[in-house]
Amino acid sequence: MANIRDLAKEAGVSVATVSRVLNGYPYVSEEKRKAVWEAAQKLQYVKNIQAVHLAKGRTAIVGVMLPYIHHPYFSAVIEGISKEALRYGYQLLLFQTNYEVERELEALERLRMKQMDGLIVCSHEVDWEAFAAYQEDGPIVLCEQVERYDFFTVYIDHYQAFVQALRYLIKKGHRRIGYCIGRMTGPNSQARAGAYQDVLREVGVLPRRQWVFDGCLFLEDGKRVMEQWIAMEERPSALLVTSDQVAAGIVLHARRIGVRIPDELAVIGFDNDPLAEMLGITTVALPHFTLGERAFRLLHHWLETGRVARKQEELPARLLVRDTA
Amino acid sequence: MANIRDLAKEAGVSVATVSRVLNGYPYVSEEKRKAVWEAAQKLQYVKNIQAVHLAKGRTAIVGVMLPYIHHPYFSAVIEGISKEALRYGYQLLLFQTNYEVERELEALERLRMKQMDGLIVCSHEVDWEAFAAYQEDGPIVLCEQVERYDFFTVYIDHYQAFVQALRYLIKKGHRRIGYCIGRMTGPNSQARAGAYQDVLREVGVLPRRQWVFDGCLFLEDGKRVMEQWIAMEERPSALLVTSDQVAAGIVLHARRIGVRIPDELAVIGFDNDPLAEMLGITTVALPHFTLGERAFRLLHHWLETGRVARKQEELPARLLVRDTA
DNA sequence: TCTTGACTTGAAACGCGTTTCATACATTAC
DNA sequence: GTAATGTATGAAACGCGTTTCAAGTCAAGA
Repeated sequence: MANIRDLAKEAGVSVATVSRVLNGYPYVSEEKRKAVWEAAQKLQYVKNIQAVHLAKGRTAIVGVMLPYIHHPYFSAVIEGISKEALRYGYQLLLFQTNYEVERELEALERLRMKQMDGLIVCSHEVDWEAFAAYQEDGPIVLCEQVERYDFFTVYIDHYQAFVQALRYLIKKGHRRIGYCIGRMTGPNSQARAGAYQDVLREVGVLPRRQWVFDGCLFLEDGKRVMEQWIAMEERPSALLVTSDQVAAGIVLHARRIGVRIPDELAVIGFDNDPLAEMLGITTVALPHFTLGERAFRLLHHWLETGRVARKQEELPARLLVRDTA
Repeated sequence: MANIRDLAKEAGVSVATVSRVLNGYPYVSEEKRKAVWEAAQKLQYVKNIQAVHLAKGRTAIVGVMLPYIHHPYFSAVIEGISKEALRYGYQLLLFQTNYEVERELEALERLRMKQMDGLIVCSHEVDWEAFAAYQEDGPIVLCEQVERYDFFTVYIDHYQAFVQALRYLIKKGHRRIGYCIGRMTGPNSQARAGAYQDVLREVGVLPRRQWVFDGCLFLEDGKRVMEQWIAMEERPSALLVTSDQVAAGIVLHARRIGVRIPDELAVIGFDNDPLAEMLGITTVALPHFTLGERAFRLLHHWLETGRVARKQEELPARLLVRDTA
């Protein structure tokens, strides 16, 4: 395969000139420009992108770290990232971690090795210190709320989102409130847990351990929750549910086994999934797609200008009242 | 940042020796080995992966071409690809195309530029010729059925899948059968369309143009189909539906507006989505995750051995009878 | 003792595009 | 008419790890 030196020889110019022509730089005579293009044509020249990456020290590739892909939340975030990346001519390198620390560190290590110009972290398991240690290797944008102010982060205020939903339930007269969560760790879940504690305490209600349903990630988990609920002696009268997927599982199973919603059990989901609209599920709309878009833009802005408009960006969540609460 | 030459100087050895140590090759004395590791430690050495890629001419990166990510079908396929890639130490570079020919060609061009070692095409718009033109630039695996035998391909036999479902409906006495499709072009849709024509003709029924619902991709589209259906003078008594997502949209909207399923309208979906199970939707189970896995394995096998076990691989689909047909 | 083979090691070439710096000529400015 | 600019162009250095090839050492086999 022909390289740039072969081209130079063929066109009777120097490699510098070839490079200039190929990259559209000025200060090349029309005549040589033409000669180079013709030589390129003739030799079927194709740039070796790896050589470009090495020489430039930049790749226009952004890494995306996420636990799994086949999940409405994460695929929405990537879609947002991807749309913006496409627009600005960047490519995405996927780092699926399954929430394994080792894989997360591997992704960070790749950043250090200059495989990509920056990294977007959709969700993670390792602690902040790990990210801090890699900050000088390239910009890292987190899609979760961080208590530290030296990180780039775009996030949805899950605390407020949860508070909103809780207040609504309380206003409706509910006092026996439980919730479902994906995994207990993680800032989002922590924020939700905090909101739960705070708001209930505010109205003088004791939070109950057994009304917290853990490990709720998928539709099927909703069914499980419903089965647990029906088997309880003391049942909550309302549930805040991880996601609309899980909420849909609850609502559908409830219908099947004849539990009346919202009379016997009020349900509020999160996300504003199309499924929630279809099923009339009251939900807190979360802008996942936008989250991805903004995360990319923040990173991109930093990469291109070296400056930040802002390091933190918060996205709004709003309650959509429908039929289930 | 220290490079391999700095390391060599620090350790008092040649760069070749450093490279040997770093890559765990034999024929290096224990003493020098130790010296190199210590130097690496001291200088905080990190490999520049781009230099490795350039020197080796390989990247252990596989490209994935797909129209969009936030879609149950595609995200399942990527998940399968990703799982296997992770296992064999490969990385995935995403090429979202939105079915735009230009973007698809861009991905192929990247293969030519040696950005990745191979490419998996989940779905595409350009014709076969385009792929043929890039075959020598690296292995390309297609996840759709191809009539040509010089391509690597892993696919689900959509023709047979459709035939299965149609025969079942016919056995149940249905004659007024329609179907929903994502987009008319594309081999999968073509296969389904072909099966539809063939099977109906077989039982002497004339296929009707107006019983084919196009542009059905998401849950919401199911609602639209139901609305169209209800407004029809002559309604089909059964529908084969693009995906379980769309089928769910149909079933849920039917419930809402009081259409009895399967009595007034029988519905068969495709995929075996958890949602279909939840809703008791009769469906043809399609192994999307497996499709991704196999596509990667085929590619991987070729990359590592340069030989093929087989170029074509067909995956089975089977009908799961539940409540909607 | 001589050959052979295994083990060590380093110089140098290789993969290849980008960028800097010096040079040379043609203008425009004063 | 001389200085200051702008335009063109190429040699060479640069980014950096891998790999080949030649050479040297040492012990085992003939």
